Amino acid sequence: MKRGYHHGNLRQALVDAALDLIVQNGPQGFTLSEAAKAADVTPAAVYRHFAGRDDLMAEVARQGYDIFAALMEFAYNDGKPTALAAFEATGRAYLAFARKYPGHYQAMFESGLSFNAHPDLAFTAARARGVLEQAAEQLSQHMPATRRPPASMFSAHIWAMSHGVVELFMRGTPGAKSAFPPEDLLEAGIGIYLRGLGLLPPE
Amino acid sequence: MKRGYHHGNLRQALVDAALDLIVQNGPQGFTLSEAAKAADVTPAAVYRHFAGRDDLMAEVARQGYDIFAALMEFAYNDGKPTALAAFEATGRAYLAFARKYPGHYQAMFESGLSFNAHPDLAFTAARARGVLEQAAEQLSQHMPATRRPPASMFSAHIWAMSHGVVELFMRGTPGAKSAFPPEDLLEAGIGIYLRGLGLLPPE
DNA sequence: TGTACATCAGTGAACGCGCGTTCACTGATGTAC
DNA sequence: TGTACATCAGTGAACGCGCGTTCACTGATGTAC
Repeated sequence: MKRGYHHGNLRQALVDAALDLIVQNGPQGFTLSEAAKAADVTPAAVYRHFAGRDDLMAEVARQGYDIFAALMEFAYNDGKPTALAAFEATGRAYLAFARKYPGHYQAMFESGLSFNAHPDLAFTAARARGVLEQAAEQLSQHMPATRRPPASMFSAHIWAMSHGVVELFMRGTPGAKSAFPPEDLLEAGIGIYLRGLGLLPPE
Repeated sequence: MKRGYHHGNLRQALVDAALDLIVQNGPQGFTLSEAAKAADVTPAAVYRHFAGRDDLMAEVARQGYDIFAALMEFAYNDGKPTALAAFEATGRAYLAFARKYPGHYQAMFESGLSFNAHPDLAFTAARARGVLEQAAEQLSQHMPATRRPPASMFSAHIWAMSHGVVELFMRGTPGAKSAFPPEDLLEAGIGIYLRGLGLLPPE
């Protein structure tokens, strides 16, 4: 493919190239030089758009958190039709995101980026996390006021289980030999958990 | 510290040095050269004991799986005093292991080692996983035969939630600002889950 | 007990490699007149 | 419509660095006699 001296949209092309490389080689295998090469450009050209390797990686993660938050909000759908259905939908959305945007997912959760070094990243991440907590908060009000755990606690439970299912059973790593599709596994796990909260009939 | 021409126990010294480095720099930041330096030895000396960098890393992981399996078996305690208590203990053991052996944990779960390239590693890992599945199997027999999920499924749920709690709330990464200690968070999550299975009274 | 010798763990120098980053530059683009 | 010029995105060569790995070697250890 030919192109002139100027690329046109190099910044996003580099982000896209980085995503491809992360999917293929993992977040640690991604290098600035390879991303430049994939975008058909000299490594030095990258510095017109990013401060360096980490900055490019951070932009990938930032775009990931944006997509993630949007997807969660869409799934949450303002708590309709019911608080329960909306909450379950956000759980599914977590896994759907990891499935559909594996490069972003790895940049966000497996790249070892420091939130301290990238405050804007922390901000965007908090927005995404906020959706799930909001859903938990709303669901919480359908529970008997006595003996209900804090909303932030069971949003953390669902988040942890979703994350664990993705890491252990959707990605090739350790225990990949689960007999169940990750989606089914998570669905069942969330169901049992919500039953334990008294939010679903005891079967 | 002085030592002669021969080290004495270089093999294990290298493993220990690798563990330190992994804890400090993460599994990707670990290098053969630094491990050799930490053991007060030339990089080339490493090749007397390991085939190369990956082989050293794999040995760290293998020792980790050994410790992990032993710890799980100890926690399981042959299903005593009750199947339920034993199952809960294995859940706690997962987190205790991650807390106590962070270097091993990272080599096992975050280093990106391929099980295909290290079959003995896969074998040891399967042994560790077997303990949890065995505990789940035994617990499963205390449930009404109708409508109980497969044992391998809810052992996967517990494993996923444990893993998620460790990754998200115990290690510095993304959502580190949980208000709850990871141990309490997991304890509560497993409790709710077991209640959902009908194995604990509905509160 | 002493000596010759085989073993082999660790040395030190060297290698090629790809990395991230810098620098002075070049040439395409688009605007002012 | 045409020309001069400022802008700035991308070039190409170079850098220093630390990596994993190799090789011929050296010197400590321990065993055979």
